[in-house]
Order: sequence, then structure tokens, then C-alpha cells
Amino acid sequence: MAEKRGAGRDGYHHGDLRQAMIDAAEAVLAERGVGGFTLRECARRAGVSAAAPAHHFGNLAGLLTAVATLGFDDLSDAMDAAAARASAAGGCRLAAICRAYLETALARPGRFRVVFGRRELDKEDPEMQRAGGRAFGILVAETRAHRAGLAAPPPGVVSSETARSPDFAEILFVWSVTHGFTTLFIDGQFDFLVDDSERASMVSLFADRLMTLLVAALPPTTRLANPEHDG
Amino acid sequence: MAEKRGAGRDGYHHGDLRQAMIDAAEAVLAERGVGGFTLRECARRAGVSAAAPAHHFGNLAGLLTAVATLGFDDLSDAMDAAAARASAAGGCRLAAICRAYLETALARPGRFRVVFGRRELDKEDPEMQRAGGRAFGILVAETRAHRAGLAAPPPGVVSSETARSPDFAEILFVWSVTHGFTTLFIDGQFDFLVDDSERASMVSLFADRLMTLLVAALPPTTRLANPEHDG
DNA sequence: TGTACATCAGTGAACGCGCGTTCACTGATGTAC
DNA sequence: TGTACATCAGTGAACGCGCGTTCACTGATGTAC
Repeated sequence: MAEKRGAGRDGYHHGDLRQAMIDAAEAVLAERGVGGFTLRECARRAGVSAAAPAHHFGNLAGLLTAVATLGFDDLSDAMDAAAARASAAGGCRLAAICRAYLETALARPGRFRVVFGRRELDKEDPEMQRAGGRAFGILVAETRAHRAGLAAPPPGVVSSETARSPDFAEILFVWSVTHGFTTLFIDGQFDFLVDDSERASMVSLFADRLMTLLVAALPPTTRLANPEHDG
Repeated sequence: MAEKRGAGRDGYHHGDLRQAMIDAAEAVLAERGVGGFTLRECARRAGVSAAAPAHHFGNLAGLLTAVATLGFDDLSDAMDAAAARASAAGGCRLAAICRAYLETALARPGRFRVVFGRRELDKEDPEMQRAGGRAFGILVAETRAHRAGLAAPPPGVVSSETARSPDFAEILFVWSVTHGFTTLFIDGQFDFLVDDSERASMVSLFADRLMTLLVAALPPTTRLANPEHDG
């Protein structure tokens, strides 16, 4: 568990400590969760002194921000891939991206909690802002395309005025169902309802039924896409 | 902020340290959130040594469990009251309890996070189990009554077999939307979309629209209440 | 009405812990000449 | 091809902190007789 080696390991310099720290962070998150996450423990696993990470991340928030950025991009990648698969199979893209959101979180709950949780991140970090905007943009675009009856969203439709758009409530609705189920599940709220052996099959079963309800709930856009609004 | 006095304060014995600790815990949660919550800080605010709380709560988890129990009962009380008000006004009870859930969380986000978060609670505590079951029971009963077109749920209908009932997905759906919106909101995920001054009005506006979508999404029960199932 | 005594609910000091960060330092590398 | 030197990315020790919990203790109360 020590002895992570980068390409240029020479006994003194690590070679790729930045990546090694991020890998270690993932492992710590998986084993101990966000609450047990510490800089020193990550440094220990990367086989490096407690002071070394400061050269790469500045401080704890810097490392967490890097993890959150990865987490956002993971969500986006998973959603994009799921949407493409759904299109190819003639399925519902919106249900597919919601399910991808859930599954990404289940695969790495610790990382998911860094992304959406309460530990201090560097909110101004441009990489993280980009990654967050990308993920949100997918959700917005797919929700709109679904309501408009389009096979897939055209590129580049998401504006920064989303919060004032007439379909903001529908977007939040989709996000809320998906995020709510995900959060309740990974935080163990269903544990008292279903025993361990059934939990995995429960996700699969209920995720499908939830997505069906969700998709059915969304009223289609009443006019053609791109109406004049906000006049 | 020190000098909390119970009925029997005598300079040595506190009188009602148990209640004072819970009050202090609420204040700490409000100011610092779950992450900054410590036993010592609560003891300080209650004006008592760090060792004193052990006589009442055993340990940190004991205090958190007491707070979570209160949190559950708060949710239940708010939902019950909202449902009664909705009935009296001829409104939708289900939308009313969901909105009450949201508003209870917004009023005390720290406490809400203790209830649904990741800090260690004593899961075996019978009072907390009772309170949790009560809150969940309201959600289940109101969802069923709504789908069945009843004006209000009959008393005592919630069985422990909820997870196997045919309407479990609908129940989880209602919970997910409500919990998801609540969580996203209190964890600041909408901050980048809406500025501070607009946030309060946003809750009010979108909560209504979300509840409308949610209620519209629920298919009515196809048969009369209480079909034979699970045979 | 008095008194011995058990019990309860505090005190304050201490234990041992791990944390994030800073600091002066040093080993290794790359570059200018 | 050799060498001085700046820069980068490590080290290890230390700082100061606050935490949860334990421990022997003690002040106050209530109860049995």
C-alpha cells in the first residue's frame, strides 16, 4: 500500500505525486468516507511525508477540489455514455442519464459526497467550475430535449440564464428525484426496509420504476423548441 | 450564552443538563453545521465541564441520537400539522406534507443533517427507531391515501412489509423528490444559479411547482384500497 | 426531628490521539554558458 | 563536454490545536431509620 511508484521515482522525488495523492484520496474515501478523510492519511498511502502534498495542492481544500473535479467529470462521462447507448438502443436518454448518475454515485459514494457534500472546496477553482457546469449542462440539455421530443439535444444550447428559463422547475424536478434517491440510498436510509442481500436488486428494480415515473411526470414542451420568452 | 439555568440550578448541579445540552447542540449545529459539531463545544455552551454530559448521554453518539430523535419528531409534527391544514383548506395533503418536510429542513438544516447524514448515531436506540418509524409512516400513509383518492389516511395502515408492497416505488418516488430538492438546496447546489436575494423566493416558487409535478406524476391506485397481494 | 448513608450529577486534570500547516533544509534535475 | 546555479519537489521535526473519554474526587440531595 506504500510504494506507489510514478514513472520517475528515484527514491527521493516521487515522479507523479499529484496523481498518487488523488489515487490515495479515492482509496481513503472508499474505506473511511468523507468524515474520515485526512490529508495525512493520503500522504501516508502515497508513501510520502505529510508536508509533500502542499507542493501540489496547496492545502486540504485543494486536494478535495481536485477530487470533486474528477467526480464531476465522471458523472458527465457516465451520463454522456449512457445517453449514447440509449439512443443506439432506441431507449429513453433521460432515464439513461439519471440512472448513470445513480450508478456513478453507488460505485464511488465517497467521491460523490465530496462533490455534493459539505466539506470545504475551493469554489473559485476554474477547473471545478468547468466540470460542474458540464455536468449540469448535460442534465439541462437532456431534460429539454426529452420534453421537446427530440432524439438528442443539439450542441451548445445551455445558457447561463437557466435559472430564469420557463422550464427550470422541470429541470430541478429531474435532478431532485435522481439526487434524492441516490442520496437516501448511499446514506443508508433504506437499510431498515430491506436487508443486505436484497439491496442490490432493489436499486436495479426501483431505479427502473422511478425513472419511469419521472419520465412520465414531465409534461412535454407545449410549443416548438426555442420560443421567445423572458420578453 | 453560558448561564443556561434549569429549574434546580444550585451552582453545582445544573438542574436540567440534558435539555440544556440538547439546546446547546441545536445552537452549535446552527452556527457550525454537523462538521463542526463537538461534545466539548456543547458542554461549554451549557456552562458545564466536558465530562458532565457523559452522565446523561454516555457519549457523543448518544447526544447526536437524542438530537436526531427530536429531528424526526419535528418532521412528523410538521407533516401532521400541514396535512391537517391542507384538509381544512381543501388543498392537497400530499403536497402539503412534502412542503412541510422541506420547510422543516430549511428551518434547521444542521439538525436535518444529523437525522439523515453520516455521523454515527445509535441505530438501536428505541426512541429514535420509534420517531423514525413515525415519520416514515406518515409519508407512506399519505402517499397511499392520495393515490387511492381518500381525503385522509385511515389510522394504523402502515405495515412493516412496506418494502414489499406494490406501491413501494411510488412511495420512494415521493420521498426522493422531496429529499433531493431539500438536500440540494441546503447543501448550496443552487447557489451558482441564483443569487442570495432570490434564493428565498425561489424555494417558495419552485417548491410549489415541484409539488405540482410530483402529485401529477403519481398514478392513482387501480383497484380499491387493500387488495389481496403477497399471497 | 435528626442523622447516617447511598446515590446522583457535577468537577478538573489528565491521557493519548491525530490533525493541518509551517519551516529550514536538502537531494535531484535541468539549463545557461 | 564540463560546470555553476536556479528551481523543483522532497524530508523530518515541530507548532499549536481541539478532540472524546476516563478517572478519582466531591458537593448536593433524598431516604431509611
